[in-house]
Amino acid sequence: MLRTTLNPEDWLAALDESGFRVTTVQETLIDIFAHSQYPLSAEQAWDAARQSRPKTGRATVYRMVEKLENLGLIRRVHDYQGCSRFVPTLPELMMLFICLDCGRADYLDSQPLNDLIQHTEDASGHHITNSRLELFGACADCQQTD
Amino acid sequence: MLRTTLNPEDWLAALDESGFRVTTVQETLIDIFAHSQYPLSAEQAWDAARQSRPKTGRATVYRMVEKLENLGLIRRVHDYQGCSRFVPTLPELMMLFICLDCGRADYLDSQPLNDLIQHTEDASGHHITNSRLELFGACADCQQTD
DNA sequence: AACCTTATTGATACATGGTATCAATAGCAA
DNA sequence: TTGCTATTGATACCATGTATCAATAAGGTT
Repeated sequence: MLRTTLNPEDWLAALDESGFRVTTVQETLIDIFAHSQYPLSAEQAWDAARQSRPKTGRATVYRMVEKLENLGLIRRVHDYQGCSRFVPTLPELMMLFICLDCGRADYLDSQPLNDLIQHTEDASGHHITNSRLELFGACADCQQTD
Repeated sequence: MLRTTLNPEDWLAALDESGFRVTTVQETLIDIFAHSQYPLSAEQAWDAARQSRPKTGRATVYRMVEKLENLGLIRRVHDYQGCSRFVPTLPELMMLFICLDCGRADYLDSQPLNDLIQHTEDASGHHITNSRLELFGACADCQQTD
C-alpha cells in the first residue's frame, strides 16, 4: 500500500508552534499514531502508550487525541468498526480507502475528489468548505489471496 | 432544497415484506423520519415519538432505528454534530451535502461519485464495494442571507 | 370473533466510551 | 534554581447505547 512517510518530529514542531508544551506523553502518542499501519482508537492508543510508559492516564490520551485532531495531524475514520479511530493526516491524500478484509487504510490522491467538489459547487450552488470521502472494499493485495 | 418525496407506506411495505410485524411504533417512527427536514438522532426521534405516543420506550426506538438502518431505509450521517443522526435513504441520491449554517441535508445525484469510484478502482487496483461521501459548507439559501 | 403463537414492546439494569474535577507533576522562561 | 502555570493522572461522573425479561399485541388459524 502506498503511504508517504510521516515525520514525528514535524508533529512535535507543530505542537510547539501552536504554543503547547512538548511533553513525553505527546512524544509517545505521536510515535504510536505516526507508525501504526491501522486506524487506532484512543483506547488502543492508551494500551500502546502504557507499554512504554505505564503510568499514562486514560483522560490524558483522550485529551491528546482531541488536540491532535484539532491541529489536523490525525483524522477520524468513520467505518464499519465505528467512528472512534484515527489515522495520520496526509494533506494531499485525503481520499481514504479502507480494506474490509485486512483493515488497512490506503491514502489516495485527492484530485478526483477536488474535481467532484468543483463540479458539485457549480451544479448545486452550495459553497463547499469541507468534505469526507471514504471508500470500502477489498484492497489489491487481499483480492489476490482470495 | 431538492428533496424527492418519500412515501411512509413504502417503508411499512418494506418491513412487511422482510417478515417483520407492522406495529404502531413503527408507523410513528417512520412518519417522523420520513418527514423530518433535519437529521435525527434516536434520542430526538424518541422525544418526537412520545408526543403522539407517550408510552413509547427508549430501547424500542433504538431497536427500530437499527432495523431501519439495516433495511437501508435510513442512513447514518457523520458530521460535526457527531455520528448518531439519521436521514432517509434516497437510492439515486447518495451524495449528501450538510449545510453548516441551517443544518439541513441536501441530496445530490450520485453519478459524479460513481464516476469517481470507477476511476479510483482502475487507478488503485482496489475493488470498491461501498462508499460514503459527505460535503459540508453553506447551502445556496444560506449564502444569500449572509 | 375468540384463540394461540410468538415477535415486539417497555421498564430496568447494565456496559461502554468519553468528560469534568482537582491536587500533583513537570515544562520552560527568567 | 526558582517560580509560574500548562499538563497530567486518578477519580468520579455523564451520555449514549445494549441486554434482560415479563407483559403486550400482531396476525394467522379455527
